[in-house]
Amino acid sequence: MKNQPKKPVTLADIAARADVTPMTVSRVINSSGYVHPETRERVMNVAREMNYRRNGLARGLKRQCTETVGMVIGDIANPFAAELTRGVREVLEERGYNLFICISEHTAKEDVRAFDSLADHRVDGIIAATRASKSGNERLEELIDSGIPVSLIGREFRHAHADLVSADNLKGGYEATTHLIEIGHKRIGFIGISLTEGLRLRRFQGYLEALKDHGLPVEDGLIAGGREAAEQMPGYSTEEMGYDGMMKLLELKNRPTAVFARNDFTAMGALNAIKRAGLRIPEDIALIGYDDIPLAAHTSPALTTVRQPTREQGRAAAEFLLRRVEGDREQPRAEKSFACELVIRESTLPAAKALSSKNRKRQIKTA
Amino acid sequence: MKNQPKKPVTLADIAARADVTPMTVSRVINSSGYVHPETRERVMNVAREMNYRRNGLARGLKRQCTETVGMVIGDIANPFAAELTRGVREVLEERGYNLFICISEHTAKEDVRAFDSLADHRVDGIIAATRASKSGNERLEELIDSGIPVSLIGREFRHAHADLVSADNLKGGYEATTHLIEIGHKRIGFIGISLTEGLRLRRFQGYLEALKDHGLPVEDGLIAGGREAAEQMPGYSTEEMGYDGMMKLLELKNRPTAVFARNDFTAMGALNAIKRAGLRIPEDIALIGYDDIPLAAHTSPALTTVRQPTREQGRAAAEFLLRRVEGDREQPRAEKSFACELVIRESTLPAAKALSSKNRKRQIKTA
DNA sequence: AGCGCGCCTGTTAACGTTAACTTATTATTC
DNA sequence: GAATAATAAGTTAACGTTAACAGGCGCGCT
Repeated sequence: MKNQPKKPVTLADIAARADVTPMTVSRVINSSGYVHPETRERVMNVAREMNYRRNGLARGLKRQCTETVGMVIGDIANPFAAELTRGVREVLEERGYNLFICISEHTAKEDVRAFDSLADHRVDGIIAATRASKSGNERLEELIDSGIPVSLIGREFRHAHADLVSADNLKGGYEATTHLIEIGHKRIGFIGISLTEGLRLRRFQGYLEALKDHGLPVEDGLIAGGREAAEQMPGYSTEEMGYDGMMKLLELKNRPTAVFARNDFTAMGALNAIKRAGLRIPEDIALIGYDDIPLAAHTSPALTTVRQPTREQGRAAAEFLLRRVEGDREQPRAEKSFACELVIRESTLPAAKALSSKNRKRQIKTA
Repeated sequence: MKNQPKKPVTLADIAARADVTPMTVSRVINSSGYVHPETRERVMNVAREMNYRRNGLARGLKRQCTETVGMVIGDIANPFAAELTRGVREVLEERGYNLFICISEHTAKEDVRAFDSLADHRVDGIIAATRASKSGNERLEELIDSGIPVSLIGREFRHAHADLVSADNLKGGYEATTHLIEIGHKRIGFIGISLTEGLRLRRFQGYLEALKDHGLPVEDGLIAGGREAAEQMPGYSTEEMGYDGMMKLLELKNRPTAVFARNDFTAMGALNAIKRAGLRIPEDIALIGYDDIPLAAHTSPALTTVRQPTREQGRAAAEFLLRRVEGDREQPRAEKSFACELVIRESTLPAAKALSSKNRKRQIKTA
C-alpha cells in the first residue's frame, strides 16, 4: 500500500505490525521452530505487505555462513569457462547454494582483487579457475590458511587443504600431436603461445613431448602467436591471435603441413587465415584445436579437436568444495584428473566426415 | 607463525594483542581518523601476523553499503554479455566497486533467484542484462520499490526509478534488412527465432518493418529456427540453431537469396550449413549477422553484421547505477539508446574486401 | 494429582564492525 | 598564560539477525 522509500524493512518492523517479537518473525521467515499456524499466516501477510527482504549480511554474520560460493574465472567470454560454470552451478543449485562470479580478465591484480572481495564477503568457499600467478597464489594461500575452503580447477598451484580438479592436458596435447604425426606430418606448428609462456601450458608440453618421442625436432620458428602482451590485453582476442599466428607461419618459406592451435578459437582464426590464403584443409595444412567448443563441429571443414570433460570438472570442483564446506575443512587434499578425448573431424582427416555426426551428439552425463 | 584454523581473526583479537581498543584497529585498517604512527605500525604488524581479513558482512551491516554491485546476465559464454561486463567493470573499478556476476541461463526462475541472492547480500545496486520475463520483472519491481538502485541493459521493462540502456536494435535490424534489399534481394530469410517469440525481438521487428516499407511480403516459411524450447535449453547452442535453421531454408523449393541471422553465432552456423551444401556466399546466398563478435571479421567469407557499441552500453549502465547509488535514489529514470552500425563485409558484398580491414579496427572509446 | 512432553512465544546476548561522542594529551596562538 | 585547536585514543551503542535458553500452556499418561 504505502511505499517505503528510505530504510529497508526489518524483522523488528514486521514484528511491531504483527504484534509479536522479531524472533517469531524470524521463525516464520525461516520456517524453523514452532509457530502457530494463525500467527504464521499473520506474520507472512505483514511481511508480504511490507515487501520484506531479509538482510543477508546480518544473517551471514550471525550464522557464520552465507550459503554462497564464489568463483573466479579469467575470461567471461570463454566457452570453456562457461561450461565449467554450468557444472559448478548444477551442483550448487542442487544443494541450495548461490554462486557469485568474479572476473579477473586474466590479470594477476584482478585475480587477487576477486579473491579479496569474495573472502571479504565471507562466501562459504571459493572456486578458482584462473591461471596461476605469483601474487594470486600467495593470496590464495593466505585465504586457505585462514580457513576458507578452496577448490582449484586447472590451476598450477598446490596446497595441502585445497582440492584440485584438472584435465590431463599434457596427455591431450600429446595425443593431438601424435595424431598429426601418425597421419604423416613431420612439420607441425603450434599457434597461440610464446616459448617462455608455453612452459606453463600443459597441452604445449604434450606437443613437445610427442615430437620428442617420435624423433621430430622442435623448431622455434613453428611456434607462433601469443606475444606476452596479448595475455594481458582483453581487446586482443584469441581468434586474432590464431589468425595472426597462422599468417606468420604461412609466410615461412618452409611452412608446416599441420598446425596445433592452443584452443578452438585460435584454431578458428587459423582456419580462416589458411582459407584466405587459398589453401585447403586438411590437404595443404591439417589443423587441430583444443576444447571442442560447440562451434568446432560446425565449421567447414569441421574441426578436429581435443575434448575435455568440462562440465564434469566444474561439478567435481563444486562437489569437493561443498564436502569441505559442510565437513572437515582440514581434510587432506582431494585431486581428480579427467582424461581428454581426441575428437577427429575433417580438419585432419577428410574421410572423417562419417564420424562428425557422431561427434555432434550432446553429452548430458550426470556424474 | 601459528596457524589459526578455527575462528577467523577479528578486530578484537588484534586489539588484544596490540593493546589497544578495536576502534583503534578499525581506524588503522581503514586509514581513517587519527592514529599515532607508532600505534599504527604496531597494529599493522599484528594484523599482518595474524593474517587478518576484514569481515565484509559486519562492515556492510554497519555501514549500510557494501561497495559491491551485482550484475545478472543470461549466458556467460556470450561475447556480447562479456563485452558488456567489461564496460561495467571498467567503470566500477575506477570508482572502487566490486562486481559480482550471477548467471540466469536464460531462465526466469534463475533470473529471480539471482536478483534475490544479490539483493539479500545487500549489493549497492544491480545491473540486469537478462531478457525480460514476467516473474523476473515482478521481482525487479519489488526490489526497485524497496530502494535498490537498478540499471537495465536492453531489457524490455520500464520503471520510474530504474535507468535504462539499450541499443537501437529495431533500427539495426531495419538497416541490415534494407542493406540486403538494396543490393537486390527480394526473398530474405530470418534465422534463429520463432514467429511468436520474435515479436519481442527488436531486430526482428526491424526486419519486418523493412520488408513492409519496401513492399516485400513476409513469408512465414522463411523464418526458421528458434523452437521455443531452445531458449530454455542451455545445451542447444545458437550455432546449432543457425545450422539447423539454415538447413530448413535450404530444403525449400524456393529458397531465399539472403538470410538475416539473429546473431553472429547463429550466422556462423548458417554459414557452415551453406558451405556444406556447396553454395557460395554471397553469390548464392548473402548472409548477415548481428553483434560483430570478434570472430565475425575472421570467418571466410568475413561476415557482414551489425555492431552495437556494447562496451559503451556497459559503461553507461554502470555510470547510471553509480549516480543513483551515490546520489538521489529516487531520481527519475535516465535512458540512453545507442545507435547501431552496419558493418559490411564479404558475406553480402564480395567487393567489400577493401572495407574489411577498416572494420577490424578496435573501438576504445571512453564515453 | 502430578509428571513429562510437545507446542508456542519471549528474552538475552551475541556475530564483527564502525558512527558518534567523549576524554585526555599535546601543540599553537595571541 | 589562558584559550583554541589538533591529535590520539577510548566508550557506547547500534546495524539486523538468530542460537540458546526460559517460560507457559495444554494434553495424555500413570
